[in-house]
Amino acid sequence: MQRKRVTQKDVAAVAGVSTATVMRVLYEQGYVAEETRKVVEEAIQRTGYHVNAVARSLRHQRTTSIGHILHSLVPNPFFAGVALGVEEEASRWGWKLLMISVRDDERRERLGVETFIQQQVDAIIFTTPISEENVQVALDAGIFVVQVERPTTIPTPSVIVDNYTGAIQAMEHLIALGHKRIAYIGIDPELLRAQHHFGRYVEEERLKGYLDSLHKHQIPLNKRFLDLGAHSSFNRTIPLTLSQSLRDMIVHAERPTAIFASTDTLAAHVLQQLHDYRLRVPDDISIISFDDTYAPYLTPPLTTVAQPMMEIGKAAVHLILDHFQEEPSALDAFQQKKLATHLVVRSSTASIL
Amino acid sequence: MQRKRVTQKDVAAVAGVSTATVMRVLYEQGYVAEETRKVVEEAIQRTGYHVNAVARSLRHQRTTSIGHILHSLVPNPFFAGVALGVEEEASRWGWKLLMISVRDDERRERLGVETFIQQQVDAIIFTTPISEENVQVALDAGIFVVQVERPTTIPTPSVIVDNYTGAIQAMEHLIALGHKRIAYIGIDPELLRAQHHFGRYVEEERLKGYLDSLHKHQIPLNKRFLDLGAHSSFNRTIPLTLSQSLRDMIVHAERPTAIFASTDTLAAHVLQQLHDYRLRVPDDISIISFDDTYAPYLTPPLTTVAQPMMEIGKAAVHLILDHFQEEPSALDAFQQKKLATHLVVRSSTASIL
DNA sequence: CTGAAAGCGCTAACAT
DNA sequence: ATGTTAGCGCTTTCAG
Repeated sequence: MQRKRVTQKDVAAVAGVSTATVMRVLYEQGYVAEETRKVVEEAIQRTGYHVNAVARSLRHQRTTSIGHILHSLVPNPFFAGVALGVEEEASRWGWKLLMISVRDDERRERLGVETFIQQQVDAIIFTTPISEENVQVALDAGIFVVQVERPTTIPTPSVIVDNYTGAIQAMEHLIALGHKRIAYIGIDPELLRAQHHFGRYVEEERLKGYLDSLHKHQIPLNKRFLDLGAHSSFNRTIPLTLSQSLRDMIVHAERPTAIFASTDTLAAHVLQQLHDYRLRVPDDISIISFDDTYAPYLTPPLTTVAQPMMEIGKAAVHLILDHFQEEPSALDAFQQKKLATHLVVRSSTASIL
Repeated sequence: MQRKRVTQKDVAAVAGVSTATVMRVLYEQGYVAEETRKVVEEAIQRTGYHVNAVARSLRHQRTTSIGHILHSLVPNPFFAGVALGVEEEASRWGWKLLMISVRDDERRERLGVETFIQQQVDAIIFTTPISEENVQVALDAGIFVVQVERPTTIPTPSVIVDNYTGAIQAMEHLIALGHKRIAYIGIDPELLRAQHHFGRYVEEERLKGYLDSLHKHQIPLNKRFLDLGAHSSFNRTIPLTLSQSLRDMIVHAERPTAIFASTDTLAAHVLQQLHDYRLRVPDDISIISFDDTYAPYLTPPLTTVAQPMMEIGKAAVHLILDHFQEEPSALDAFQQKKLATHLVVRSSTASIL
């Protein structure tokens, strides 16, 4: 267990050459006599030398590292999925990854940005930015920024998911199965708008997909089948509002034959409630949801619109990689990648008969 | 958007002082005339200066950063939980966090260690080390190492969970409810031993808790009630072996009144199977599990032995913090923190009557 | 084919 | 109260 860090200079001394020669061996460039190469390689082995990336970064004025700012790894597996995608793709290309979770807190997000600036990261990924100002701070420090899923009005490269089409996919599936009385349980976009003052709203697009599908198939909207609660995706508590409005739907003579829940988490709660009401899924009522996080583990396994979580992370990294490529490829500007969802059919949806 | 990075020297130039004075202002130490302080602070503002942590680290020979090597953020939420604990505690104390996921692959783990050595991290956390050699490599580079949950035979500070007592808690709960015919569904420790050649085995301890509880309460072990399959915690596929052996238990005249599943994931699969057999939980059969990851989302919400995932991560960080504290406190050596589980009672277990 | 030396930005000991 | 300077480890001309 060697306490002292061994440097290039040490290697050079042991090999009896200069550091310049050690470099040439390390990066296999320039002329080095076969003889000297041997000696140097041996010295590297013997001393157990590792390049010092800190010194290297200082010299290069490049750290080859990405800072990832996200909300929280739990309980919403969406973030863990994206984080994993970012991590895998970054390390695949030799980039280092710094990560920080901010739990929907603007001040913590700021702290994260400041930390990353000091760390001299080459790029920052906001997996859902919270404050426009913070994005601007990163930009002002000359850092390349990628915004994921809910970009601010500040134009930067970004990655988003096509939630609208995803919702259509869910509806088409239900309608193809003969369902007409389809309920929607989601989060009220108005409420979100009150909290966040910019950008697009995932929930809004899913809702719109629901509404437009009904319209397209000439199914009149039944207000009783619409539950837009204050359900948060950031905590585990079963929203009381859900049990309330769900009961209203259920006890009514003309109850829905299918429910479209806007997230897996919500669907999980719905499943629990239906169980209490002794309603069987999908025999008595079909359920479809969005995300594909908890879906495969539930009973019955849920038919759901899967989000490409890993792909989101990877796409974000690729935007960065592209930017730092030798040929800046001009098209750089404000690339926005829109990723598609796909329907995963499991056992929670059935034909109406 | 300023392209060029501004340095201390720039600030000094703008303020018309030396960098030493800028330093004194930055760190509020030493004498600085009130007048000059003002001027310097203004210059910092105006130029938008941020300290360069890379240069700082090089100078200090300390990066104040932790490298976290874990298996994978998904699908097992255990890792996400630990990772979050590590992240939160690290950033709470001003430490940077590098993270890398290795998917149970020894070579990737090695790569991670090498990367972290080059990055000059001050400490590495292995959330479940894979190879002893890799741990040794980190140690040889003079890095402080913390091993989590499944320490190798190489003695370093570590954090583990008291799985044995956790299993006892589960069993005591079931037995108190009057259950005697209790089945156990878990992973075969022998199989794990074939893959990993060191350390303790989480599954073994849980199994032992089950066995010892039976013994203590003088309940004879029924081999038919023991299912030790090759179920992996790293993938989502429902193990065929599970459905097979579970059916054997269920169809038999004398079936278990309760099942203890060694992980939430396994329990989720069991729930799906029981549903197919039209068995109601907990009316026909009780289920208890271990982890508290998926448990609250399932139907019915599972009674489970919760692992303190966040605490594990935080404890690991504290071991590091303690070590780097001014007063080395002697007791440093090979601290091992053992964390307790706690029983969370929900709706999947009922009295036998 | 190999070596000497400057400098990335910050810090701290030493001057003044 | 403020300034000068050496050097952390690595990279890259430029000489030889």
